[in-house]
Order: sequence, then structure tokens, then C-alpha cells
Amino acid sequence: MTQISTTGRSPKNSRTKTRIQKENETRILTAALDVFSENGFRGATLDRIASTADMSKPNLLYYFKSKEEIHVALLTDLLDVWLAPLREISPHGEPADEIGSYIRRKLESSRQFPRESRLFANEMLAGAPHIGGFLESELKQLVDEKAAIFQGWIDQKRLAPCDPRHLLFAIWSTTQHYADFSVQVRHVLGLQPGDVSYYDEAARMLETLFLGQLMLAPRNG
Amino acid sequence: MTQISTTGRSPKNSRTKTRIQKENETRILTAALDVFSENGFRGATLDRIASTADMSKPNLLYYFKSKEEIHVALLTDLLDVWLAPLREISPHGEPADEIGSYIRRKLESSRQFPRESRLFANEMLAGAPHIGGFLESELKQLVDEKAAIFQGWIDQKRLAPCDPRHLLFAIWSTTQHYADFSVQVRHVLGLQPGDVSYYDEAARMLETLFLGQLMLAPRNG
DNA sequence: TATCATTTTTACCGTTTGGTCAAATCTCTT
DNA sequence: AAGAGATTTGACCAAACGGTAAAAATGATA
Repeated sequence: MTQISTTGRSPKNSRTKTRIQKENETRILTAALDVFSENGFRGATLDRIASTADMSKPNLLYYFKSKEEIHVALLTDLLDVWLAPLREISPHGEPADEIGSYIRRKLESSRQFPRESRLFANEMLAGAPHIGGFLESELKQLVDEKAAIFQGWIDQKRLAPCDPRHLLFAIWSTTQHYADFSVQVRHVLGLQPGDVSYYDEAARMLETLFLGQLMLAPRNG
Repeated sequence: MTQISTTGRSPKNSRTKTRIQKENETRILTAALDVFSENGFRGATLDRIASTADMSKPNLLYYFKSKEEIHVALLTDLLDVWLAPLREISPHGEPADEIGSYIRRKLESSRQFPRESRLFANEMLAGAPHIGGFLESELKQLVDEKAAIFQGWIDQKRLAPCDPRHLLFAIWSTTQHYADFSVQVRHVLGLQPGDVSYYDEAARMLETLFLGQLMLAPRNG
């Protein structure tokens, strides 16, 4: 499997991009995001991407020389979006503030970039053939760093004892769920296909869960 | 898109299944689960399923007359697995007990049936083309029923005010994450490909999150 | 407006895909 | 051991697939 590195795309070796080049690359990438995020890498076809982009297949291949190159371009852009909210967590704030705002950022990211989230999810389900390296290097390193912050708060009794990495998993899963499983969310809530009005209620739920306390009555035992 | 109903599969119209028939259907379904759960419906191929099942493609098509029929068979089996843990929630127990054991059941389900979970996830990402009907009928109905139980507990002040459906979403996402994103979980934790030893820690995390209290120090404001 | 590089199209190619068919083989029963 | 039914195989098909080559059309520039 071809792993990601910073790839030099675009036709020929020309350094400056023309107006048409920029326009068409954007059109292709947008169309490809639609198709890849719905069907995954293997399930996507160049024909579908081309027709979604309103472009002939050879013309599309003039801008990206293979299906894989389009996919890599999308994933590369994606990784920044994915990491950005995590980077902002600071050791200096209150745990509730830091974690609360991280959750809000992640949820906002799901609302704004649901297709990117699904692209990522598809890549995970397929066994991360393209971004395995990213996961065990950049992501792992950043997670270790932020986990240490959480551990500090735990040691100071400002956060319940727990495995910080699993706390991050819980945040990732609950927030990304609203993008990745939006079809299910909408069906269960009885909403129309395009309706994403559930995000406000989602934010309240996650605030209660992570920052408040869910169980009110004392448990027996 | 072909929606699911109870399909009469198997060759001819024979009512009784032979030994070979049962064996081969199992082999096919097992292989298909591997392939579909990794690549989704569109990304899966009959050739791969056949070779995974150690069987020729025409032979495979003797038992299931199309790719879609195999997929439908898998999804049909899946839906029971998916609903079973939810059905068990009772209005008569303590909220913490009921929700706690539901989480444990769901997590156990992720551990035991990760491929089924990924099959479901793939179907969601693709926009639920095959089980949309199930989502808005059976699932919605069951969710409404269980949400009413949660609402009862909220009214009795035994559970924090929240949208019960979103509470279910939080449980689904956190538990299923360990099956669907297991590659990421393993990479971040630095575990080997087959290692699923993270489930115990996951269970502790989710107990703290849902039944306990994460934030220990009072927040300002 | 002539020129040249960029962009787009048309016509392909070899492979993979989902699926069919008839013949061959195997299995079970008598 | 023979016959009937169940199973398996090999040969095939049309369509879709990822991708190529070269000519045609377009755009920018002088």
C-alpha cells in the first residue's frame, strides 16, 4: 500500500499554476471527496468522480495521474483538519475548559467537514492502508503529548483517574459519530436527508456527559 | 437500492439444506464478511470473496445468486446482533445498572463481532442504501421505546436532563469505535495488529465517563 | 492575428468485474 | 453398482474499470 508523503501533483513540472489548473483541481478534489467519502477507495471509480466533476475521465487524468494520487491529495489535506483541534489543547487551562472546548471544536469540525470525517472513517475501516504511517508517528506522538497533560490533571486530582488515551477515543468517537453516522442519526430522530439541526442538542449531550454528571441518584453497592 | 426483507436464499426451491449446502453457505458468508467489512459493498468483489472462501466464483454463485444477495444475507443476520443488547434495557432497574450493563453488552459485542460492526459502519458511510428502511422503522421504534424509559428516569431526577436519543448515540459511538477504528486505537496505543487487549481499559473508561464523574475540580463561572 | 503552450476530446487498450451456461464430477440413496 | 440429484468446473460474456496516445480545440501572449 502506498503511504502518504508530500507529493508533487499537477501536470508537467510547471511550478506556477494557471487559473484553469487551480479551478479544475478544486473541482476534481471536491467531486472526489464526495465519491471517496461515500464508497471508500476501492468502491470509488474514476468515472464517477469525473462525471461528478462534470469532466471527461482523460481530462481528469490530465490533472491527477492516477486514482491513488487524488486519494492521497485528499488524505493529506484531511490530516491537518483532523489534527488541528487536538493541537490546541493547552496544559495551562482548566481541565473542564480545555476538554470542553476541544469537544466543541471536534463537533464543529464534524458539522463543517462531514465528508472529510467519512473519508477518514473509510480509511480506518479499510485498515488504514494509506495513513498507517501517519497514525503511528505524527498522531501517536501528538496523542502522547496531550495524554501527558491529561495525566498531569489526573495526578492533581482535577480529573478522574482514567487512561487519557481512552478519554481521547471517547471524544473522537462521540463527536465524529455525528458526521460518520449522520444517516442513522437522522433516521432515528425522524429528520429529513439534509437536516443537520441535531448538532445543538448533540453539544448539550456531550457537555453533560463529559463535563457534568450523568447519573444523579446514588447507586446501591 | 434494494432494501432488506426476509429473503429466501439457497439453490433451487428445496426446503431442506444438505450438509454441503450448510457448510458452503457458512464458508461464503464468513469470507464475505471479511471482504465487505473491510471494503464496503462497492469495494468488495466476488472474486475476492470466492478466493477467500477457497471456492470458484461460479460455485459461489450457485449458493447465492448475486453479490447483493450475499450482502443482504449478512446485513439481515447483523441487525439481530445489533438490536439484541438494546432490547434488554429494562425500565425496572436502576439507571446506572441498566445503562452500565448496556454499555458492557455493546462493548462485548464490539469485541466479539468487530467485522459485523465494521460492516454496519460501512453501510452507514455509504448512506445506508440497504438498511435505510430498517433504521427508520424497527430501529427508530425500539429507540423511541427505550428513550421513553430514559425520559422517565430523567423526570424522576435519577438521570441528568439530556436528550435520551443522544445518550444512546454516545453509547453506540464510544463502544463501536473500538471495533470500527481498531486500527487507529492500536496504532495510537502502540499495539500489534492482532492485539485487542485494550478492551479492559476501554470498559473502565466508559464506566467512569457514563456512570461516574470525569471532572473533579469545580469549574469557575 | 499568428504562435505556442495548455487544455480537452476521441478513440482506444488490457484487465477486472458481476454473472451465465453446459458439461463434468461428486454424493447419496437404493 | 446404478441412477438421480446435488455440486463443481471451465469456458465464456458484456460491461465497467484504470489508464494511454494522439489529435483537436482552446487560451494566453507577442
